[in-house]
Amino acid sequence: MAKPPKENSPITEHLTYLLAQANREINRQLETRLAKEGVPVEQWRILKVLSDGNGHSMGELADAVLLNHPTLTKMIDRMVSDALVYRVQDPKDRRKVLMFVSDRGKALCRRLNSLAVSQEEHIVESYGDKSTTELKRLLESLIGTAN
Amino acid sequence: MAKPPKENSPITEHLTYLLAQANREINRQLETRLAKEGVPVEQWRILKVLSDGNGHSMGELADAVLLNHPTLTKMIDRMVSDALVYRVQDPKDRRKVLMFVSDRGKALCRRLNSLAVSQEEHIVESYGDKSTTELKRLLESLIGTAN
DNA sequence: GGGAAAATATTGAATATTCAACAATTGAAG
DNA sequence: CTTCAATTGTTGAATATTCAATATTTTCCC
Repeated sequence: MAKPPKENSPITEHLTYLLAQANREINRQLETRLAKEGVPVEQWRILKVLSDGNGHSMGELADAVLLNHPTLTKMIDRMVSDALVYRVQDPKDRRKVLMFVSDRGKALCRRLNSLAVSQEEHIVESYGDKSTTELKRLLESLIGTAN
Repeated sequence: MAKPPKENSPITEHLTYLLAQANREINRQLETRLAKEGVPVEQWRILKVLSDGNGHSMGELADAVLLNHPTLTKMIDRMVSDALVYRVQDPKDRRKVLMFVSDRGKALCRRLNSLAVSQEEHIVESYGDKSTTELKRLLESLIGTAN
């Protein structure tokens, strides 16, 4: 089994393709579950990151939830309209805006967490305990490596 | 090490998040390389799938390159303008359109393949032969499982 | 065979994302 | 201290994606 694909290898042998495909499928599954609450996956990520109760700047948050800055700004606008989160100017550095979850957001986040955990339990069930753990380990390591 | 995350686990322990993050990083890397040819990753995928010389219908192609149908249609429009691919009505089933690569597209595809392979070689180098192979195996298996 | 239902691809409007420019604040250098 | 560069977040225009509706062809069933 040759490790890096040859130039004429099918695309399905490329790591980048396998990652994209797996991500697409798992993300779709989750999307379907979260649809019960009418919330996109990214909003779950945002709520979850903010759930530590500390204020997070927009930059921090954008990195954490894997969104570009302008995309995040506009999504946060919507979430503020829905009273899920709110902005506070950072007193230490007035360029920054600190984001917080509202009580409503916390309640929603709990329901979403439950849906997300149940999805992952379902994956573990059919894919296996061992494979899941090992896959997570390898992904973490890849992320650290890619840098 | 608990296998499925608890409801209050950080998002970084969710498989869905690790996949999204890894995919994002690797995809960015590739994007940067392919930028040398001014081509988005999806177009490389399209060219590569069509490189087997057989005609592929739009539906087939959309599945293979992980794009929704209307998105693919519009991207193909652009590639036809650039004379990289062309459409032929399927004589067996006139609802279908068969896509083919042009010579120009083939030449571009070769250059893109070289860039993509070099990226993956670079990953293997820093991430390790063993990890890469194992990660690919696990991803393939997950994809089969997720269904 | 004839007509309804399914499959395939495209279109146009609605929505979302991205890029580049901007405004505000802070940090740093002279 | 003052000016210039860097950081942070937002905005608006350009671009891309998605959803729903459409047109065309085929398949199914009576």
